[in-house]
Amino acid sequence: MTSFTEENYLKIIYLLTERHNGNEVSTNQLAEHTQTKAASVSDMLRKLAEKNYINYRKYQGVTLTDAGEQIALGVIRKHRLWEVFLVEKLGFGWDEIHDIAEQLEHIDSKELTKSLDDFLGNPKFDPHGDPIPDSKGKMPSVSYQKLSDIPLNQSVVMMGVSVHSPSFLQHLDKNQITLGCTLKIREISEFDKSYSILLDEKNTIFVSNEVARNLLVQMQES
Amino acid sequence: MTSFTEENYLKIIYLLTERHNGNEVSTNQLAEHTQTKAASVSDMLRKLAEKNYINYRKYQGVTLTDAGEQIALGVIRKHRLWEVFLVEKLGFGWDEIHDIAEQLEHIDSKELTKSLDDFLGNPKFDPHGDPIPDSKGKMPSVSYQKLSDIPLNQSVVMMGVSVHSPSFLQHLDKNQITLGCTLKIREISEFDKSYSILLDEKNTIFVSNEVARNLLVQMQES
DNA sequence: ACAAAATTTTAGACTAATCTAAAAAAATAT
DNA sequence: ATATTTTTTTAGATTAGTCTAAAATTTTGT
Repeated sequence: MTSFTEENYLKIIYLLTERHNGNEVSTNQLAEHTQTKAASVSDMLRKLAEKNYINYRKYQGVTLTDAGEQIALGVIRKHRLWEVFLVEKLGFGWDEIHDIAEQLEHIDSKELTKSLDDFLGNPKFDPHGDPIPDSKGKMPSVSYQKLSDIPLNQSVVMMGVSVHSPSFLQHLDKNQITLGCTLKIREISEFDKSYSILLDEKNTIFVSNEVARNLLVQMQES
Repeated sequence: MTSFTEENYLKIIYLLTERHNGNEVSTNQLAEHTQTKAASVSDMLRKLAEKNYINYRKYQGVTLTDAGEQIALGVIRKHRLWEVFLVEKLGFGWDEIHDIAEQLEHIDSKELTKSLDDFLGNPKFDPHGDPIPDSKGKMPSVSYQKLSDIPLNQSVVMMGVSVHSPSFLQHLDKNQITLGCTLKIREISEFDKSYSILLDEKNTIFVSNEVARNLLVQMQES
């Protein structure tokens, strides 16, 4: 059996490892993301290592074993499916769903996950553009680029975000930046590196460098 | 804050009190329904009494206070709404939903409960015929009778069940007894008190006395 | 290369929820 | 009406997950 808490640790280790391109996750990072103290994390890592869910060398950080990764992917799959449900069926905004999905992701029922997936039409991406692991526990690979790495005047499609905070998402809403919209960088300010962007070939909008770095985009039709 | 465990105790106390027409619930009964030992229940009762969720006199059993009842009704409301979701939207059978709803009932989000309720069309009954408490925490009163208390040849409508075990529900499925069907008792066997029943004015079926005692029915059109 | 700083682990303690065993109270049966 | 049985509570332990404080290890800065 895997407890609620263990599932959370495994999920966070997966997501942080992914963010670090496969590099080990540190104790302090985990403490930050689990909202606990480093000492508590150390204890939990010992326990997860005993269960063979993580590769753990003291002081050297951790990565997931295959067993741990399967559990993490199952939780992430549920999280993202529920997020689709909340937005597509219940009408929530993409900025309102994270905390609810954090709870729903731990509901334990193979049949429920299967039925929910079918009910939603077997979606491949969640409302933030993140890929949904398949039922076999495989994470689809995606290759998005930061908008800030795209050259001037190259048309790209908005595919995802690398920050999920409500305030960031609400900021995008205000600027009418949604998944699937077209973006073309017109100019980068010499002064503050902020961006002037043509949105959907129609309106020009201005976004900070920080926004541009957290928008994930793709060249037309891939 | 009310923990998952406390919510469960309060819910069970509510349901058992209801079953006993408002009489106190005993420690042993709670132990049975919480799958724990009497000693553990005693501890929890002390704690719930301290929080003013129950009226507790040692050795005398417990009832809920208004505060405790509100929490219990909130949990029961969520449980029954999720059951409707599982059957109406995901296609589960009424015999498959209890364990999943036991988990979903503890998801804590006012907005989610509200949206789910609307999504489902504000249902008043769950798939077993049990009434769904309203958003103000009021349980609708229903007046059903046991089929076994109905006179011969009186047409009644099937409204609910007083046992929720999968095996009982599957037994009803096999006999095509569903919520809303019409039942008319034709004969009660001298020998084993089993029932011969006219179903939907068409087929005659035979059910045991035990089944008849656990079917809740109502006179036509009330 | 080594001292200082930062990070991580260990030690010992706490809380929530559970348990077993024993004591206390209530119910029952002759 | 009192002895026996049943039920309930208390006492003392256990486990999971957390904490603070102190010790151990690694990293950083000169």
